[in-house]
Amino acid sequence: MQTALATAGLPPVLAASLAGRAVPLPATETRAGLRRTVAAEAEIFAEGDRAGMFYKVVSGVVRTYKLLSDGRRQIDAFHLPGDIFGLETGAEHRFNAEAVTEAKLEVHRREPRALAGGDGALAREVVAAMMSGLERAQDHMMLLGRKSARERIATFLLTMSRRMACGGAAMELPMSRTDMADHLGLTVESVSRAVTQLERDGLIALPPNRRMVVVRDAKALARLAA
Amino acid sequence: MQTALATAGLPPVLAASLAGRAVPLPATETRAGLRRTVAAEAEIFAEGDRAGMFYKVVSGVVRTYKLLSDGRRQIDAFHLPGDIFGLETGAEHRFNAEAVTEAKLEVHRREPRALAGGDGALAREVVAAMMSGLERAQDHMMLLGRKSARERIATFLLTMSRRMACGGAAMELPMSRTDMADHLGLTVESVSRAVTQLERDGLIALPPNRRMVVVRDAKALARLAA
DNA sequence: CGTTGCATTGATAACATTCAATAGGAGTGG
DNA sequence: CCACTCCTATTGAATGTTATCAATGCAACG
Repeated sequence: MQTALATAGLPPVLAASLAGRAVPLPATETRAGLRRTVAAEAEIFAEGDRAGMFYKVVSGVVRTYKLLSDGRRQIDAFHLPGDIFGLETGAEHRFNAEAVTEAKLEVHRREPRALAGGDGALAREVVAAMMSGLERAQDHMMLLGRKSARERIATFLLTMSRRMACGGAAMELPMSRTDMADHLGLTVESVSRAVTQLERDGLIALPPNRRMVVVRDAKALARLAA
Repeated sequence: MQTALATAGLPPVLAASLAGRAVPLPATETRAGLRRTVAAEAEIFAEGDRAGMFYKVVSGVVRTYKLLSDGRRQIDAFHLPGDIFGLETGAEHRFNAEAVTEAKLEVHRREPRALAGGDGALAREVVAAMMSGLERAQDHMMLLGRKSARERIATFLLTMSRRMACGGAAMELPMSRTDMADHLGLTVESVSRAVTQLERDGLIALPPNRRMVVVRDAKALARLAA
C-alpha cells in the first residue's frame, strides 16, 4: 500500500485529500456530525487520549491547554462558537480540552469518509482551522516572548472583543482571571493589576460584574498591543 | 467558478489538493525546484512581501521572525536542512526570513501545478511541514509562557542537539546568543548566564569556541526541560 | 598584533511573582 | 429580603527573577 506508507503520520483527513480519494459518505452520517453538550469545567478530552474525534464549537467556550509536570499550565487557545479544535497530527491528543462555560459541540470522526464525501465544505474548514490555528499560535508567541503584562492584556481584550463581535458595547469575558493568566503567561495577580491599571488609564471600563469589560479607547489599546 | 470561491483564502497548494485537481507538471520544472544560495545574514523575504514562493532548506540555517513596532524581535523558528518554511495562508508573508549561516535553498512556486503533478511527495511534505510547524509552535508557547530561563535553555539545547543529530558529540550552534535570546523570549545576558550556570552544574560543557556545546547530562537536561 | 564583534560578567533596577490579607458578587437558605 | 457563605478578584508588601546598563574578556580576522 503505497498511499498508506506515503501518508504515514498525516491525519487521514488530509492524507485522503492529498491523494485525491473520494470515499462515499454513508447516508446515515450527516454533515453536521453528532452533538454533545458538556457542562462548564467538564473535560472533553485529555492529553494522550486517542484522537478519534475532533470538535466544532456550536455554543459556549472551550479551552485547550498543556501541563508541565509540576502543574504549570499553558492555555493554548480559547475556542469560540464556530471554531474547530481537537485536530491532531498523530494518533493521540496533544492537549487537554475542557469546557469553560457549558458548551454544545459538533463531534466529527477523524476518518476521511466523514469529510471527503459530496460536501467538501467541512474538509476545507478543517484545513482552514489548522492554518488559522498556526497563525494564532505564531502571533501568540510574539505576545508571550516579548510583550509586557499591560501589552498582553491589551492584546487579549482587543482580540476577544473582535472575536466576540460585540459592537462597541460591553463584553462578558467567559473565562476566569486564572484562565486569562495561564493563557497570557502571567499570574492571576498580574492580570488583575494590569486590568485595573487599564481602567485607571481610561482605556477600558469595569462594571461591577467582574467578567464584564467595556472597551473605551480601542485605538489606545491597539497602540499598546503594538 | 465555484472552486475558486469555495477555496478562497486557502493556499493554492492545498486548495488544489482538496479539490482533487491534478495539473500536469511542465517538463521544464523539476521536483527539486530552483536553487538559491543566500549569504549569512542576508534577507530571504520580508513581512508583507508577496508570498509567491516557499522554501526548503538544503544546507545552512534560516530564521523566521516577527518584529514589534519598537524593534522587539521574536524568532519563530530556526529552519535546518530538510525543513520547509515560507508557507503562508494568505497572499503575503507574515514573517521575515533571513539566513543565519550561508544557506542553500530549494525554491518552490506556491502554484498548485508545482505540486499536484505526478509526484505527490512534495505536497505531502508541505502539509507535514505545516503541521509540524503547528506542533512546534504549540510546544514553544509552553516554553515562552511558563518556563524559567534555565528551563528554556535546557529545552532549547536538547531540541537542537536532537535536530542536529550529533551523536553524543559536541554540537556547534549555528546562531548567536542574540538569536537564541530572541527565540526564547530572553535577553542575551540572561541566555549567557543560564548557559554558564548549566556548565557550572555540569549538565553541559563549553569549549573555548563559544558556539560549541557538549551535552554532558542529557537526562538532567530533559528533567529541567520538564 | 591590534582591531572588531560577540560573549561574559558585574551592579543595579524594573517588572512580575509570591505570599498574605481584604473586598466584592453571586448564590443559598432562612 | 436579608444575612451568610463561598469563591473569585483585588490590593498590599516583600521577594525574586530577569532586564538594563556598563565594563571586561575573549576569539576570530585582517
